[in-house]
Amino acid sequence: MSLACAECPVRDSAACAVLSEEERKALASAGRTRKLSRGELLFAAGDTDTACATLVTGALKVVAHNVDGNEQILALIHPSGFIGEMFAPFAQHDVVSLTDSQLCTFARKDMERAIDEYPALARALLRRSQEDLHSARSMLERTARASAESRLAALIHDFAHAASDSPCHPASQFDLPLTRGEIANMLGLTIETVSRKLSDLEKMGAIRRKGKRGIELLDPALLLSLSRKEFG
Amino acid sequence: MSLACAECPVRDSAACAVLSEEERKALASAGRTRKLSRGELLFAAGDTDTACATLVTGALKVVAHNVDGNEQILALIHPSGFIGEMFAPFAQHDVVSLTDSQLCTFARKDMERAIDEYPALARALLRRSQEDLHSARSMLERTARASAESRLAALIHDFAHAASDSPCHPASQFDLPLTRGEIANMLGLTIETVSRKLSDLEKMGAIRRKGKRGIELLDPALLLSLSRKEFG
DNA sequence: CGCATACTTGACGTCATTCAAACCGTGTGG
DNA sequence: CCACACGGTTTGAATGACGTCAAGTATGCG
Repeated sequence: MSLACAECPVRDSAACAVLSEEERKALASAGRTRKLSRGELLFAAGDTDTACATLVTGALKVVAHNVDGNEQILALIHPSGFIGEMFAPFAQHDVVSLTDSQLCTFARKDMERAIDEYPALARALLRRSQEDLHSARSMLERTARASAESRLAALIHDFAHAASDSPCHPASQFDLPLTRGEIANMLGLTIETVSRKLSDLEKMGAIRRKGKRGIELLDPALLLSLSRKEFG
Repeated sequence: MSLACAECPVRDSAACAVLSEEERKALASAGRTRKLSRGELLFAAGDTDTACATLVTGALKVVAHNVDGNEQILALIHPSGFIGEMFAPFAQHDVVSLTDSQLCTFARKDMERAIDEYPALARALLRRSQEDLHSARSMLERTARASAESRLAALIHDFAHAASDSPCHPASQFDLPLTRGEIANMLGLTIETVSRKLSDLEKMGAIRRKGKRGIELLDPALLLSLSRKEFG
């Protein structure tokens, strides 16, 4: 299926938004849309000649597996996000769909050609890559020293903002996009600890759980202050 | 002081290596060299209009500070590494010199102009940025779940490789570029734990300590296997 | 209805932090 | 030259957080 940029929901926010109408058309002719359902694998670690892609709808996770078969979520990709190895000879991590998702994929060499041809695109990708770097580093900052409670509080806080329409206020009610197991993998904790700390946050009055996935934000300020606390 | 690319030790490995002789000369005319001594601050978090730079000799650390004044090392920069915010309105983290260092600095707008003018440079920076992303993610992978012992073993293993002339064999003897406190900050541990685990590694026969900073690698294979172990 | 999957909760053990004290190499002043 | 203080480091003992193991509770699906 070829691309239909005209109706693309991320046409103004994805990397390709910096292209002129003609340039976009040229790039689009090299791309293909792809749909993934929950749990489906987009790239596998070790794949050679991986493609790259812009996420249009849904959500992806970037996952590392260590020797024990344990998995660790390294990043989440949201719509308009770009994913793919442009330089390494093979993919380093698995990329898996968290929900039903829709993407525009490009062969690596087509994208390389586009980068050389359109300087603005290279800039846009560089910018995105640096943003990814920042978010990886803030995750690092969080996981390195923070207590289980802070990590979880911070994650819920982030999700509340991501789920909100307005960029500055958190949504007061939303569904967690991840299972307990995925949250645990993301924060470097166990399922049991995540569950326990969720109970604690509820007891403290910061949140209320609504079913398995639903979260109601009762005291965002408390949540924020908890997210800054370290050990002790 | 203006740049002397001819004698630059990283002229073939830094981002500017992709430029032609003329292009390099043009970029060089916009750059300045700068020397830092140990502990000196290159950029501070919150700085607006930060410059960017290529590290020529020495080493830098990228540091985040949390509310309690605790610091966390997010990344190390080695010679030929590139550092600087090209897009964010202000710097997110402090950048501090670990040893006496030498850099080529560029005003942000000069670098932006160069990116637009030389597509190869944009590609080179994109590549570097993705490498930084990978190293941030592998640090994440490490700090999230690994025991103190594994983290330390992995770090020593990395330093042994970084200190080696050949890229595939570790140096059998080298100096740690960081103090115990910096190691602790980097791994999300305390000074005491780092010290204890160094003792343990020595007791096990993986390494031998030579003075405060010196490390002799007795059993690289053991070290590597320890670096893969998790809790339990 | 029965089974599977996800989640919650409790008891217990392990590991890293915390607090405290001692150690070592270096530089300073008597 | 020695005493002394100082920063970086090592080591010990006690506390507490999180993991492990295990049992129990939804929720959904065939």
